[in-house]
Amino acid sequence: MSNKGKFYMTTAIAYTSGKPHIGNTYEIILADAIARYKRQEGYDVYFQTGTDEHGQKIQEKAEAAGITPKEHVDKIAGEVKRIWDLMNTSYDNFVRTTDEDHEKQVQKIFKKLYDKGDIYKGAYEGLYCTPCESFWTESQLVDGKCPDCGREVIPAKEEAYFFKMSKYADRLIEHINTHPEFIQPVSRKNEMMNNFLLPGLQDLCVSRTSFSWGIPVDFDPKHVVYVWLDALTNYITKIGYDADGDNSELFNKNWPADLHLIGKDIIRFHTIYWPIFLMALDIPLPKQVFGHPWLLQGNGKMSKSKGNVLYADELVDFFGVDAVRYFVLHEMPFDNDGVITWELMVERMNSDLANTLGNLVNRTISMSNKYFGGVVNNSGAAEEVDEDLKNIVTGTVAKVEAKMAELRVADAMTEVFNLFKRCNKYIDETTPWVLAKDEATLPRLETVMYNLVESISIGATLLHSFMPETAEKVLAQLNAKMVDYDELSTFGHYPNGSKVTEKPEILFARLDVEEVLKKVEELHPPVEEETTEAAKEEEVVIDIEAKEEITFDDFMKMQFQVGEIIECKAVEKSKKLLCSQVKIGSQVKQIVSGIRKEYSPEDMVGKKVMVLVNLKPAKLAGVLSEGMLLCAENEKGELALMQPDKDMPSGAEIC
RNA sequence: CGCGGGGUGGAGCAGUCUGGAAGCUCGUCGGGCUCAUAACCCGAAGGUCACAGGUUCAAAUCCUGUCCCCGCAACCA
Repeated sequence: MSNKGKFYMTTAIAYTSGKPHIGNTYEIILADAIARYKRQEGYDVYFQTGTDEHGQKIQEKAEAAGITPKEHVDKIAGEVKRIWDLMNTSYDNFVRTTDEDHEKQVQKIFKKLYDKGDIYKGAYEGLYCTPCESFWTESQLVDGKCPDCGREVIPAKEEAYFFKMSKYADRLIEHINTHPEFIQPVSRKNEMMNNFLLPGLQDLCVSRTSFSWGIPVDFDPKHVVYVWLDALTNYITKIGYDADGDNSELFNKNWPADLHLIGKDIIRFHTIYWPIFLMALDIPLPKQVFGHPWLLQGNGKMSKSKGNVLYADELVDFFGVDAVRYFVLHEMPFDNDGVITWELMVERMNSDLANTLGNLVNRTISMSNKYFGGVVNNSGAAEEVDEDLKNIVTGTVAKVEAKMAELRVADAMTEVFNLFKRCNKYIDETTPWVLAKDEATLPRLETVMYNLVESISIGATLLHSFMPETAEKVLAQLNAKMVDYDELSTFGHYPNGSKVTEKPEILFARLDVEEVLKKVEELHPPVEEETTEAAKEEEVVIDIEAKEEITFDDFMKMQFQVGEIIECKAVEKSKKLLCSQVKIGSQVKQIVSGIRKEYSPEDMVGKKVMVLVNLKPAKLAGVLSEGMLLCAENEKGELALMQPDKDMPSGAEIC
């Protein structure tokens, strides 16, 4: 195998706010397929992944759970790593942004950029509402007052560090224009150019004082380094970059990265901010950033109450690691979102894995045993019909290589399966069971069997990057070895006289969709029923998370009254909001509610509803709301207004 | 007029950049075969390529307009 040089690739680091679901897991599988393939091709691959562990959200999550942020991220990072390992991903380095060496380098980088003048201390300027601890812009104010509480605001500043993005913008535009391969897929390039670069870059705020769970700015410790400078830099710090120039050998060898594999939502940060940070540090830019699409749930949004959140480990329980790998790789097109459901999963499992591949291996080995006691021998009795098989088989590597060069992993895998399909066809063309009946055609039968075993060996070798365990199982059953990558375009590596396994093991068992769905339902009893008339008759209950106990005094703080809706209209620029004028006693309050899906403005007028009156006013979609209309919400998020059982006068207290 | 993605036979998608006979997988129907996991192989039916205009010898593809769906953002007080 020829050495093609180094290949450094990374995934985005997973944010440790919660357990990663199958959508998050997709990225590491995709990355792993690419990494394994590159290794097979002869590259010296370094593959890095990890977790992003700082930020306000994590601090809040930990507080809510009553543990320290560190305890929280330790737990989640462990979970992430467990799932990555479960998926049999071959990363070389699992990094955490709470690693000491990373934190130290981030501080040094921050200082370096500050000394250089690219980071400067500035301030958020705005109008500040002291009780609300919030900044507002002129346009957000309501009658010149705080839109949250209606009180006076004062001009104020809060200091923060900013990065001078604009300084490097021209250089970046030049780079992107002269390196068309830099942003992939190319359709994203224009988006970045037109929306961000060409209109002019804003300086980026790179520190925060509003929370403390982050890397402190060492020369100004009330600030913590804000996310992007913290997270993105893992790509260099964790291979040994040193801001003082004492770089490790690993860094010198591997940087610049050959591929950053990320989700399409963070392309902007990887193709604009990250390159600019690197320019400021005076180190080369990564060669390519690929923003992959998302894997979405079939039945609308993933939701815990619907019981349709899919996790990798659960899918693995049902289908096995390689089936899950196959599915996510296969269903994910190049630049469109893919869909995953239990039904689709079963379909792929049955048709591609059980029928095409599993059955092919099984029937080949069975015949080999039946006719020749498992011994595979090429007697040289070739026929015309063999040529097409051989051409397809030996031509597959070139096709796979071309697809993989474009990172079209799904298409590459399809090429491998075309090889297996061709083998199934070959069996029908040559009808081994007929050849077996006549002594005279046994030599021909030997060659047919040899061709099949050899073809499957080549196919399994090519499959290895995508489904490593399966490939190994197939090869083991055939008693074959991985074919050297450079030999994949030639035929006839299988040693004559080798013996296949006596009893082939079923690689993928066919599954029944109904049974799977039934088991899934047992696992996740659906909280939701169909909204058919019949289903409505049945009692559907909903359990929500219990809130902490309150005292009667707490309750008495809330003022509920009956309000009559005297006017109502839809809020412009919003899909969900209705703005109602509600008469409560002798006063009229304006209340905005997100119930447009269930109620039209005409429906609303004249209704007497339950109102939480003394709620702090707030602005929604730019419209002031001075209270809340109370609704019941079902598991689908559908709302029903609460109304008194008997007619009550407007303003009547609800107690 | 916040940003973006999408609408192609029953289902899921490719093809759209770089116009040139509408393709893939699954499902359905018919046939073949029996080595094999009711698998495998062959054939067929099924599409006004969301709609309406336009450019062109030629449009799923380019241009203009319209409708619908879905994310994100806003936010559901």
